[in-house]
Amino acid sequence: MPELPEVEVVRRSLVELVAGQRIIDVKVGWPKIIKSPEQHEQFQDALKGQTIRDIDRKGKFLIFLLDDYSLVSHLRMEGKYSKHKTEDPVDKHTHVIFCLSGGEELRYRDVRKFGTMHLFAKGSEWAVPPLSNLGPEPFSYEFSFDYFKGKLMKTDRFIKAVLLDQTIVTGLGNIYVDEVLFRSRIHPERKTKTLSDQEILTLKEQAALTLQESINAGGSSVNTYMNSYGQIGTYQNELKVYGRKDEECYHCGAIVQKIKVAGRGTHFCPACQVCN
DNA sequence: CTCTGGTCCTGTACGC
DNA sequence: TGCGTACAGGACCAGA
Repeated sequence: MPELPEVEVVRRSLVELVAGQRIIDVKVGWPKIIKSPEQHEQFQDALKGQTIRDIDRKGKFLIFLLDDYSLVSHLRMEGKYSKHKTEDPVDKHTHVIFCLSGGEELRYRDVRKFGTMHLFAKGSEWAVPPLSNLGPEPFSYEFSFDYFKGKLMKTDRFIKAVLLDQTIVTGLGNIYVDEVLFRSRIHPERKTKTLSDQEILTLKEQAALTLQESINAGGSSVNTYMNSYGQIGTYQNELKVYGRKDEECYHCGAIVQKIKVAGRGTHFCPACQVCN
C-alpha cells in the first residue's frame, strides 16, 4: 500500500508526465471515488479547461494544483495513475480518466476502489477534511522533539497506534511503522508514556531516515505498487520485519512474530524489541 | 478522549 | 476441481 515514500515517488513521476497539460474532459466510471463535490458531474464540469500547474503532496495525499481548483487524491491500497494513448484499451479497474490536451489520457486505476478524490476551490483545501487534521511530516521542522514528546506523554495508547495516527505525524503507514519500530528497537505495544527521551529521539530520527531511504530507492513495491511510469521500487528488499513472519531476524536470528496491534497486522522481533 | 467495530472493495489464500 | 469464506487495509464515522 502506498505510504509517504511511494506517494512522493508517484508525485515526481506525475510532475514529469502531466504538469503543464490541460484537462479537456473527465470520465468517471465509479462515482463513489469522487467524494466532493457530491455530484460527480460537477467534478467533471469543473475540471474541464483546467491546466495542471503543479503536483504537491502532504503525507499520503497527492494534491493536483490546477488554475482554480485543487484536486486532492488518496491512493489508499491500490490506486495508481498512468498515462495512456487514447486508443489504448481501458483496463476494467480504471475508474477515472482525465483526457489531456496533448491527446493522451491520465488514467486512475484502483482494483479495491478504496481511493478517494476531493475537488476544492484552490487554497481552501487545507481548511476541511481530509487535509485539515493532518499532523506534520516526519522530516518537517514542525515535527520537533518537543512536539512529539508532548503528544506521546499525553496519551495512554500503544506507540504503534500513535505512529499510525495521521493527526500526530503524517506519512507513516503499516509497513513503515513496523520498520521504524524495529530500527528503534521498540516493541509496538509499548505505552508511549514509558518512552525515554532517548527512545523518542531515536523514533523521530528513524521515522525520517526510513522514509527518506525508501524515497531514494523508489519506494517499496509490496503487492502491486509502481510509479506512474509503471516502474517498481526496490525498498521492499530492505524491509527488516514487514512481511517476514516466521523468518529469522537479520539482527539476532530470533523468529519474527506477527501479532495484531491497533487492529493492524504487526511484525516485530521478540528479542530485539522488548516490551518493558 | 479513545477504543471498537462497521464501511468501502476485490483478489488471494485458505479449508473442505 | 470447485466452492464458500475469511482476510487484508487507510481513513472516517457512529456508538459506547
